[in-house]
Amino acid sequence: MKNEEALLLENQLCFPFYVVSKEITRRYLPLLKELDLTYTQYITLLALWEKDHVTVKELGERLYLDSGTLTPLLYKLENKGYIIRNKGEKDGRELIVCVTPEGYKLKEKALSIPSSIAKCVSLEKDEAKVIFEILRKVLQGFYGKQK
Amino acid sequence: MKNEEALLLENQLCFPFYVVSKEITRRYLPLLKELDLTYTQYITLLALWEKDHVTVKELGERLYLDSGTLTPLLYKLENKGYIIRNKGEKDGRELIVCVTPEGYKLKEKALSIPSSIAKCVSLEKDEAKVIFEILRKVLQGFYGKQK
DNA sequence: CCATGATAAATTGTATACAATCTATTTTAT
DNA sequence: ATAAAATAGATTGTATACAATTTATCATGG
Repeated sequence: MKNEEALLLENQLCFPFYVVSKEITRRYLPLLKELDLTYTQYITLLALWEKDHVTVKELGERLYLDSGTLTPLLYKLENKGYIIRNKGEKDGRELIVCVTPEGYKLKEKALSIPSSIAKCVSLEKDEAKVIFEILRKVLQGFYGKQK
Repeated sequence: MKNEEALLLENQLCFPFYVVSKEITRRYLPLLKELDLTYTQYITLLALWEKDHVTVKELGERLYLDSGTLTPLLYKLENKGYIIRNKGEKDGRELIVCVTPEGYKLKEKALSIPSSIAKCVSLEKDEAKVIFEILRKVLQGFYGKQK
């Protein structure tokens, strides 16, 4: 590919990911609005429903977000009553994040979301598999095998 | 898949796209910093280098961005001297965006960026092709064939 | 023991994103 | 021709993202 062609928007590697990511996210909004959650709050809760009693740092590694994003977001989730944060007992610098009973109640309400999304994203099962595999490979290329 | 499993972070359709998009974008930052551009400013210029003398609306459709994002962004690009905006002659509501000679000079500097990015993203040509095709299909599912 | 460096989270500052609304202008229906 | 509807951008308000810095706490070497 010539340099000139490489600058065409459609040939950018980044752009389709950027757009699809935004457009898929947008599909979540009406569903998440019913739960009074933003998209980032939702994936944060997904991570916590799966495993809580974790530090902000660990949560950030799983979500690929830093404290600049997570600190205010966790503050809001705590205000809504879905999580609590406690200082680490062994290490006073850490904040340990746990899901409250209210937070687990919300999980029940969220159970139907994935299938709703799947319905409006026209991806076959095998295509999704290919995508997952390639995305995993790209992230590995960035971070190595541990992630 | 059971509902429970469907809520696992790794099974979310959105999440890999969201993360990969962010991580690829992050790879652009050091390269774009040399041009004093943000990522969104960069893709906006890509679109304009390809075709300028366009309205904000058309630009927004190509970039999947609305005026709330584009208005302040175009203002910054104009301040930097890379574009100019003029009221439409036929339709006074429109703003016509054009690239300045300075803006085209910047394009020369940007020519090396795509290959630099390709080097740090571990995607084979055929994998990229598959991804492009699937992403195109997903967007078509959202918007129909015109987009 | 204590100064120094390292680390976790919070804070600051900048730049998106985007829904919702507003304003100016154009189009349309009568 | 003109009031109503539609459209293009701008504005407002909220919520990310993230680099860079700061603060509090912990670990470590002398």
